[in-house]
Amino acid sequence: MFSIGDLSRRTGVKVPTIRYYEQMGLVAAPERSEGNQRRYGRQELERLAFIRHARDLGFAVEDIRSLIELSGHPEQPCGHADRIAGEQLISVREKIAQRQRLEAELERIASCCNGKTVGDCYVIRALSDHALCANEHG
Amino acid sequence: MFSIGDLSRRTGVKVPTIRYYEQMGLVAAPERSEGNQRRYGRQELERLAFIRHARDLGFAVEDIRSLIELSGHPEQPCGHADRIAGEQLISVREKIAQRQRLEAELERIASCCNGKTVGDCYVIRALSDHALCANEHG
DNA sequence: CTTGAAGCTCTAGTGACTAGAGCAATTACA
DNA sequence: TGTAATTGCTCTAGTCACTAGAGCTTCAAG
Repeated sequence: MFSIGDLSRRTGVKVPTIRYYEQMGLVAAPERSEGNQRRYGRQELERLAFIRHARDLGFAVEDIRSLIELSGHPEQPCGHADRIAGEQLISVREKIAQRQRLEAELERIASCCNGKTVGDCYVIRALSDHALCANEHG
Repeated sequence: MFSIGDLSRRTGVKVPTIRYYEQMGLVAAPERSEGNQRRYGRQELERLAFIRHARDLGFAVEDIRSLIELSGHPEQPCGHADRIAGEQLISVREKIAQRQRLEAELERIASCCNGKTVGDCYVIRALSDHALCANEHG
């Protein structure tokens, strides 16, 4: 039997976040001690680790809810789980591509400021005038 | 003189977002028509374009506030603007690196699901067991 | 038996918007 | 000039995934 603090240390999920997940229905409300404190077992620990892992991978809470739901029905075809993961992969790739465009733009902006005052600072000028951008972004 | 809708079309910033920026003090409250509608001039258009550009580049609203403040004092040294841009660059690079780790992990997870049911679905198993991860993430 | 850490509930705040209700003003066309 | 469609106004509340704080109670160690 773990306290909420134990669970937190073992999974790396912060205590208030565990309570928040309970409120959101991502984890079930656990047993309580005589003094009304939460007491968790191994099963809850595993579920929370699952959630933690999926959050680290960028899955939205709603996706995680679906994945948990699916994992409770191991006899069903796994196309749905595949689709959720595939969509997440696409979204991650899009974000990377987008951020790489920003990186290029920021590099250009931040590296060539050799003005001494704001008046001729490249950072400010580049932000004021989109025409100074080498390529499209946003 | 532009209406808020004109301004929105010209800058690509949505109408409620313009009003939100006004509320946050990022753009000044403009003149009003007799019927209490906002009327903007060229200066406001430029400022909003600046904000739009900076947001596209991922700058936080608070950073933009600083950059606007700086651009109003063109005689000051531009080290501060440089620093904001440099920090933004670092943060973008970190996010790219993080996302690339996730991409690798998700690729592995999403690509090798050849189970027919959730019971032996790699997606679910990989999320349940961190040990299946090729490398660290999160 | 006391002390200090950890737990409890509840409310409110974060960032950067977005949505909707319920009106008023403007504009285009007949 | 009439009217209908569009655009605008304010205000409140919702989004996502937490995070912070107040004010209290319980637990574990010494």
